[in-house]
Amino acid sequence: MQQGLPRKGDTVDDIVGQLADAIVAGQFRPGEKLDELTLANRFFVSRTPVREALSQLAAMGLVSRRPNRGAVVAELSEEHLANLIEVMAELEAVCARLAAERMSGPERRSLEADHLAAAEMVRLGRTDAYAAYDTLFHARVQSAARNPQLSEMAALSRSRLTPFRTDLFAYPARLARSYEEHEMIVTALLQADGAKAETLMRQHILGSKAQMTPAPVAR
Amino acid sequence: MQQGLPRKGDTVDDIVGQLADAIVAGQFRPGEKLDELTLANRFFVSRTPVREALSQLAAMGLVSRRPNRGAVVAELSEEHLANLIEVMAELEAVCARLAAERMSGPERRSLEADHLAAAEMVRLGRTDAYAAYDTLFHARVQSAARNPQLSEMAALSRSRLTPFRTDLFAYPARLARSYEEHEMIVTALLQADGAKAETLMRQHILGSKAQMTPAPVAR
DNA sequence: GATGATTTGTACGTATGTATA
DNA sequence: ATATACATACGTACAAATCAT
Repeated sequence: MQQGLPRKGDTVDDIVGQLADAIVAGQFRPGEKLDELTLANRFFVSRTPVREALSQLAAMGLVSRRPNRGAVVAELSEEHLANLIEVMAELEAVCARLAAERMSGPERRSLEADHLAAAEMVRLGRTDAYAAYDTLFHARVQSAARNPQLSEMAALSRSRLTPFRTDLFAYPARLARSYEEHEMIVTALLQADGAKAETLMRQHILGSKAQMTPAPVAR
Repeated sequence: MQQGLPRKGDTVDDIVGQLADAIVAGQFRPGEKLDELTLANRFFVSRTPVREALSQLAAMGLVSRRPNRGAVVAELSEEHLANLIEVMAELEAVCARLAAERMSGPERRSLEADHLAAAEMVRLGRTDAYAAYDTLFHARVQSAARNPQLSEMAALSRSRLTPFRTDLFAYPARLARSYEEHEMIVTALLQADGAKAETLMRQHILGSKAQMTPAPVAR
């Protein structure tokens, strides 16, 4: 090795994580080119671990690779996007059903408490705080399904779509609407009504379809 | 480049495909070590594309990688296995529901025809032929859901579990049982009864749980 | 427990393929 | 349309970690 850098063994995973976060956070927009050398410099490593990281991100669906043409942040066609939303809706709906059947007492209480606390955010129009609560809400339902593999898939499909989300809570009306839907879902969860929770969750997510758009910023 | 070999640009994908097939076919057993150099020789390439292929297979869940300790065919704990079966059951159940709603006329007819033809296999105890039909049946239902992303996930979760499947149709009784369950599913699909198709498919797959075992051959 | 052997991890070189003037 | 430039794909080299003795 030429340079005397830290040397460990999970360099690639670090890069995967950082790039995934950057993409989901919108730091790289869909369609944007991911140049190996540029990334290598950014992370102070050679191109080799960057290549591996890009492969893994491609396998996750966050970037797409054209043979001999390099990697870009995944762009989704209208149809592709619709399909992924359906996948997310179905996965989270399943999570909701299982969560209703499997949630522990403390989990139910804490979910309800958080939901009630969020009412304040809606009333004050605190969109960013509500967005954070929304993310937490869905993460909780996912993990309450007591199936880490399933939760992971649901979480992944959610992050895969995040880059295509136009400000979901830009208008107070949307906040209120989302809150009402959450309310019904929470009720179903607390009543251990799996079928109802499943249906409500599916509709809740399919309803957000309109706030998704392919190719937010091209080049 | 040093040697004048074919040179194309999708070497890695080829290796991923071949390795995935080999693993699913049981040519490599769970827990078996996947030595980079050995694989490189086997495919007449250097370690670089092999490494990339292993990364992708790890992302798919077919192999697991320990840092600095190499890659092995993924081994699943009892719990992990149960979770993955549940995931497969839910995914295919969703596919079945959507398929019931979205299948085209020709698709329905051909599904029914194939199913009827399979009766002969059951009667004659042609287990291998029936296994092939079974795979085809599930692939058809998956693709009839008209959501390639969803189908792909369902197919992936199925292949991920294949290495852990002990001969599913070893006994004539199992063949007959499977056939009856398929029959009910087909009926629901033909009647466009999504809810029934979903439930039946879920039960059909969860019922096969008993024929799954972790770590078929250790080392 | 230390030393040598094996194998993984990262750097870097070079050719091929793609885009651009 | 041809040539030039540039980025990617794969190979090889060597360091670091693990394994075996």
